[in-house]
Amino acid sequence: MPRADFDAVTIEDVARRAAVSRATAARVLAGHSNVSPSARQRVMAAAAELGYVANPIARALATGQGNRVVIGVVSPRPTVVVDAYLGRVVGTAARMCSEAGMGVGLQALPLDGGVPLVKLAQDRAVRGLLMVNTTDSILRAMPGSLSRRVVSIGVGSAQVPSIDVDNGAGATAIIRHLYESGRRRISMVGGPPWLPCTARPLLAYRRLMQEYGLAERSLAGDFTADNGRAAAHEVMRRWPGTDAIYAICDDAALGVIKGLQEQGIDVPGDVAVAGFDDTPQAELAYPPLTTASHPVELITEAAVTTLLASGPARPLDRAFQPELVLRQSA
Amino acid sequence: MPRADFDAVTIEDVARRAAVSRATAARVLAGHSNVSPSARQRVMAAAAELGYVANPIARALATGQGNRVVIGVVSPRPTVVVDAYLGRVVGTAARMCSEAGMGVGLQALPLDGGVPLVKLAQDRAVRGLLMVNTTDSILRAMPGSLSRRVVSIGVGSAQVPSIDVDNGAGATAIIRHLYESGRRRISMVGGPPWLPCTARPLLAYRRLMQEYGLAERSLAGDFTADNGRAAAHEVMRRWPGTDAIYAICDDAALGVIKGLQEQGIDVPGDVAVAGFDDTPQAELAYPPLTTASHPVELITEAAVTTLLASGPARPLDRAFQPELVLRQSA
DNA sequence: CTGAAAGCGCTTACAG
DNA sequence: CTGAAAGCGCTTACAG
Repeated sequence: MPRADFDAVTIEDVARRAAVSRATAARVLAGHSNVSPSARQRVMAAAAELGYVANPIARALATGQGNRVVIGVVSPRPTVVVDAYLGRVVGTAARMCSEAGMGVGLQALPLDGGVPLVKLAQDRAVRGLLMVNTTDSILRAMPGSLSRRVVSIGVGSAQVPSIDVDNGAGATAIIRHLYESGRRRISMVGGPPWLPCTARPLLAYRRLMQEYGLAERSLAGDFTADNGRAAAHEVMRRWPGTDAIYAICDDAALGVIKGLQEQGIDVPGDVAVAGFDDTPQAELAYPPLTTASHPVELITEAAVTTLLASGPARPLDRAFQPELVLRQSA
Repeated sequence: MPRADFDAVTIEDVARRAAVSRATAARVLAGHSNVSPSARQRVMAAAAELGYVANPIARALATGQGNRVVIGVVSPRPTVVVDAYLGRVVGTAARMCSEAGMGVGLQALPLDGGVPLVKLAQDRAVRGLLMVNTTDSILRAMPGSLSRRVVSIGVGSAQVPSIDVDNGAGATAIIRHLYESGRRRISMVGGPPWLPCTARPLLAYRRLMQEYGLAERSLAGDFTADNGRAAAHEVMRRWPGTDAIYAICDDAALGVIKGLQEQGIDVPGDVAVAGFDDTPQAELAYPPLTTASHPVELITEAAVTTLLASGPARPLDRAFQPELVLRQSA
């Protein structure tokens, strides 16, 4: 049998030294109140003297709770691409989980969950699932054994709470700004059609175009700068008069600026460009990018907190409000 | 006692169904060869029919191995800031660990390791430690119980293997390029003095300046764009004739460009700017940034692989070679 | 090749 | 308030 290292102090050692049973030592260490002051004191002293540190693995096995939070990235591709956004989510989750003595996993999930979702549900080490890029079909496919252990950064359902930015409100604020600063031929570079949460900005765009009596000129996209760049060419080809482009995220917006500049089009002189997210790059861009804030770290923290606190009741949905950040590009 | 969910199939169930002992079932499932074909077959069939999935927590407890890889970020600050670089490291590590049924943690570590390092060494759930921004003092303080479980993305030691990019070679290639394209007053914006791995680029810079018979003009920095921006002002104030700035990383270089443009200085007309990393932003910058590649994902993969494969022998150090990426900024 | 048994280090009803 | 005991679900010497 495997021998632990030289310094593996167990609760057994603490109990012996404090002259109590293992059960009593466990109670003290767990902070229960039904222990005599003297026993409590001896256990605390023994634990301190021995430098006792509980084995989280043993605890996890005994309590039946997993010690890994998995970030499930819904994606048409079988392998996760870690872009800047996902890096922020994973990094923040890892920092938080670490404090709680847990780890973070990262897993690609087909749009409908598929086999990977079933495997996740069966994995007894999984404490919770944090979904990113959630689809409606994966929400429908959510195994019951995962209930009260799932949170979505994106759309939610009756079972799964949604904790996300209110990107509909963000889109509205940005597009209103474009209109109010005199733009009248406003295009939109959106997200992937299969991703429900991108419907909100698109809907906001459509509503406003209708309200303003302007024509709709929108393209689907995929959040990347490369796509934004290509979209800038496509937009100007299809709608030559365009005087403003709203992109679904900053990465795409930066690509749009690049693509416009390649055509000799001045930003914002000829075409105003606005993004969404207020990433660190937005300020460094040339021209500095007008956008709306997206508190990715706060959202992730809220999601992880919810997951780790999971009780019997379904947690409430939360929508974080973006703020307009005006710079020079629009 | 906690009841497992409805569908918790254990190895006990598999053994019973296959009419063998738990030990035999375990052997088959572990892929050992000392099992009769018929027993093997029955166990495999039973496991498949029951949909058996081993409980990783129980396995971890029995084998005494942790199931979390911790990324220790050495830093003067008590809390980890997840920048784009770290996001790539954590994301990649999480993806890999997830495949191995493990999780990733993220922990700030004082320059000398301090209490957090001791706690990490005591945590029985920690399978390995991946150090980022490694200092010499933390290498000296490395607890023996962590040996063969640590890898450094940065400087290493006799105990701790180093898996990193050869940033000295990268710096040399970049600075040579600046010189060969006619620049003669070359400044450098470096990294934090407490971080040993930033000594290599600085040393490369000094050697080349000496070789070329040029004056040294270097500033320490902190890898951020804000710092690069401020450094651009400082450089031009202290050394007005500067015609090229090499920054230790792309983020800083992007800040440098920004800071130069603020002063009405043309890049690369008046001052050439080069970075290091070839981040996704480098290509989108205006002007597109000349830099050298830094395969962060490959390095992280190598580090995690090394950690998970940890055997009795000290793994070899590895240095990844950067490649010069010429764009318009220099 | 196989099984009975001990062990990993906790937690938590149960019965005082 | 406390202890003896069972249990979490595996792995692995040990003795056939």
